[in-house]
Amino acid sequence: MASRNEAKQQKEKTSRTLIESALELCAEEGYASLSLRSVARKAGIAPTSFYRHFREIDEMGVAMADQAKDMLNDWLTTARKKMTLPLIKPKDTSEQILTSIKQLTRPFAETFTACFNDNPRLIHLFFQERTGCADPLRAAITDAVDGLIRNLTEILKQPGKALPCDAETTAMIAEAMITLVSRGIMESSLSPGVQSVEHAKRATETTIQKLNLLLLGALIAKQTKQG
Amino acid sequence: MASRNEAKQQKEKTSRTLIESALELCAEEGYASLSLRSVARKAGIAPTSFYRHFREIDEMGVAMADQAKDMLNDWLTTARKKMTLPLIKPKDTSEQILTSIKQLTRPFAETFTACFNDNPRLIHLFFQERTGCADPLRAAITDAVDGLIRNLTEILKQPGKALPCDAETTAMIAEAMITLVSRGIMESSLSPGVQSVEHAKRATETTIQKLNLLLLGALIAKQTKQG
DNA sequence: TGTACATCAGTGAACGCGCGTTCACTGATGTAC
DNA sequence: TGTACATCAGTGAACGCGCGTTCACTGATGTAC
Repeated sequence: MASRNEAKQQKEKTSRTLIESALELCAEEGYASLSLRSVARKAGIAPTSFYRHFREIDEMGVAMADQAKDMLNDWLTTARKKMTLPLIKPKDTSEQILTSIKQLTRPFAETFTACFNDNPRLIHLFFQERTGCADPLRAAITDAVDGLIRNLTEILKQPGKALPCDAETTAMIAEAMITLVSRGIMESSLSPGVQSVEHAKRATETTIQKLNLLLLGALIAKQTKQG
Repeated sequence: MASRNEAKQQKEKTSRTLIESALELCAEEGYASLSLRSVARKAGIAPTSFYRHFREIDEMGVAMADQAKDMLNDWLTTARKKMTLPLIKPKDTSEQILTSIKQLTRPFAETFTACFNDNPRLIHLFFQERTGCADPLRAAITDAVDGLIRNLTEILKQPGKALPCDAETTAMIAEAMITLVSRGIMESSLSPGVQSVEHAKRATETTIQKLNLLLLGALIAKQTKQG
């Protein structure tokens, strides 16, 4: 009985090795260049053994996307805890508003950076591979990104202390925030060779600035409408 | 002699057919899935004839990227002519600032949309295929995007009437603008089947709103610093 | 004007290779009695 | 306890296929004399 469990654990381990190998190959050559044989080779198993784990390469792709999805939702949960949501009063000056905003944007971007550093390949797959992959994978990624945006929208809508915008505007801001943070952080890892710590830090700071301006604009626009 | 020219023109035409075929296949399956044979097949020539035009598939890829680059630079030139740059005075209210901004963001986004509609596949290649392609192509795309951002930065810096921000901030804003407009407009074409005209229009409007908030934030932040 | 040669886009046969997939097999483990 | 059977991750041989690439060729066109 114990050994039966061990066997199951062994299978799980091989599956994880396959996914890990696939992510490495993805980072080198892109998802579309993956082959069943190359993944199996990298994982150290026979090509035919692949079928004991996945019916086809894209089934593994969906598993990878699911893993990325979980990671990103964890990110947002972590970020949420650290983010202080701006409580804006109608008469706040723009400096006061900006100060509030920074307590939201910095944890947001820094947690994403940390998450990206923990597993760059997984996040890369997620935000870069929406082309050149089969429909199910593309659908999985699109769904997950939409979910992420919806979660962020909910966070921003927290009653009484969040963005005082209507639902549609809040969703739009959430979308822009996800776009800016994902492109901003990932961009820094695409550039040629020079991937210093300095470089990554600068990318985070630049991203935070972009988010600051976006949110400042949103709050000022709202304040204007109200006032 | 006349026939000699005709022959050259014929060759040029075949090259263009090859690129056109490649772009179609790219849109369906992604750049990494291109094969010399599939491109030749679609173009209606023998696989071996491909070598009369390009030494390898990636040489054609670079040609495609160059074409996209030209198109995008044309876009920015066209957009520039239509964009009225905001002339902000220190005492302008945020409504006044927003009104000025809209005369910049709308032409910017609408011209991009028009450009995208004219040749979606070319722009798709450009903003979506930075992974899963060989180094020279990736380098070509990165260079071209950087150039685009630099051009936009120059536009925004036009003395006396443009964004009154320092060079670094302006470059950051230009980068965010390119990110938001490219992702925003392209996103609408990635979603499942339902690519109605309505959908595309909404994407443009949403993108314009995002740009408005970003620029409003930038100008308010600057105004605050100055005032 | 006629003849011999050069150029070059496009061709079809042929090659070796990595691919996805099938199949019958192994050997470790668990189960029934 | 021993024996017969079931399960199942992993295997290696074999298949047919599309791929990139080579090669010698064709046939239209231009050039030299």
